[in-house]
Amino acid sequence: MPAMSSDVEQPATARTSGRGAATRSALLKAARDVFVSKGFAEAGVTDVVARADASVGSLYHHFSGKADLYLTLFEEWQARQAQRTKQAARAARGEGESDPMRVFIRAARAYLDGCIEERELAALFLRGDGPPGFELVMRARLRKWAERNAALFEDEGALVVVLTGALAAAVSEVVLSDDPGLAEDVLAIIGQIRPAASSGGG
Amino acid sequence: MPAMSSDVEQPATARTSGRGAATRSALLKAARDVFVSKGFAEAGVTDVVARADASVGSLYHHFSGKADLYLTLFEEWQARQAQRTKQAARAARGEGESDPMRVFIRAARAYLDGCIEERELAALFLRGDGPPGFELVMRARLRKWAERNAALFEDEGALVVVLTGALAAAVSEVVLSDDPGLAEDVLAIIGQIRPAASSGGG
DNA sequence: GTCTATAGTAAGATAGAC
DNA sequence: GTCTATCTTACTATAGAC
Repeated sequence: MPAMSSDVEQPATARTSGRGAATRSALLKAARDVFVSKGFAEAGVTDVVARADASVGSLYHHFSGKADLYLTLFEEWQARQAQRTKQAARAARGEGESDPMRVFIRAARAYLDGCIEERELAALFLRGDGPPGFELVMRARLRKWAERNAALFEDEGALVVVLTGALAAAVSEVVLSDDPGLAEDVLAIIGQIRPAASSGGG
Repeated sequence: MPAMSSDVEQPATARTSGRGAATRSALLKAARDVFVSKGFAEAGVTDVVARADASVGSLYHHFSGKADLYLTLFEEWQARQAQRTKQAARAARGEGESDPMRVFIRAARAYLDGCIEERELAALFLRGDGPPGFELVMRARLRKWAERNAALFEDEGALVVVLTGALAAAVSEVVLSDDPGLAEDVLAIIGQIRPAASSGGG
């Protein structure tokens, strides 16, 4: 393995001296490894800086603390996922797909694929041991995402709840049990869910 | 308030001296109050013992630590929920209900009712700030429950995942947003979910 | 911008007396 | 079984050299 050299020589004139960015990046990567293997509560900032060949001083220069490190990893992960799903939805529409539920399923599949590709990282966030209150952040994020998609076909709040929950469970199963085949079966069922012909409130 | 005397005089011959049981019970009740109001991470063992009029020594005599306190509360809560759902399922069958999905819905409704009745406690566990790894425990518990119910109509693992997820989301919404009406809408949708006519694996 | 070293603080857990 | 006092750990933050 001669090269992981993602930090090639930076021009000396660069305003953002590459050194700082490299340290920040190394810290982030180290944090990812440490959190994945030990979880948030068990991980120590010393573990992170040791693996990053950095120091606690640098860590506190770039981040506000351990929680910030964790949240940053989550934000970046969410950004990647958002990109995947948006691209999938656009591709589906580009193929002439007009049924909102089918577009939703395509986006959901892209989300699940992303979870499989970065299985360990996804499992970290799914596991639940994050900073206090993190669970709520993640839940709200997923709900908001499903809401935006569900808003396309109806204002049914209950439908959003069901879709969100089913998808969240699918994510858990796929990531934790590492069974990609299950994802398709789940999507097949989700795709058949209907807005419940106004039985309760509507 | 002349009496909260739940610890009446115990016969001296009793093997389980009532004093210990009373302390343990007080600790548990205090822990419930503290966890509900501050969450797991923010709560301190000193808060618990102060509210229970006990000491840290007593706490560690009866429990292995803060996490054990939390887990015990969860176990007792789950026991109550299991009792509710079993009773509901039995009642449904007693009324001549034979459709498995309808029985499942009845049990699910009982579960949701229990969450509403003990809203604050349910919210505590749903909030996500518990001991490390707790999220997995809870998820596995809910899954196991849905599995037992779903096993009645098919061996469809995917169906179990969808039902579990949808119900979990319903529980979250009902408990966190305190909107009981939403529960019925969600149940109406869940009740129409079908085993996906063998599209993927079967 | 980065580093080493160190102090502060909070809280979970334990020891040993009663 | 219960208590008080103490220990240990680890996150957080800061100081000052390079």
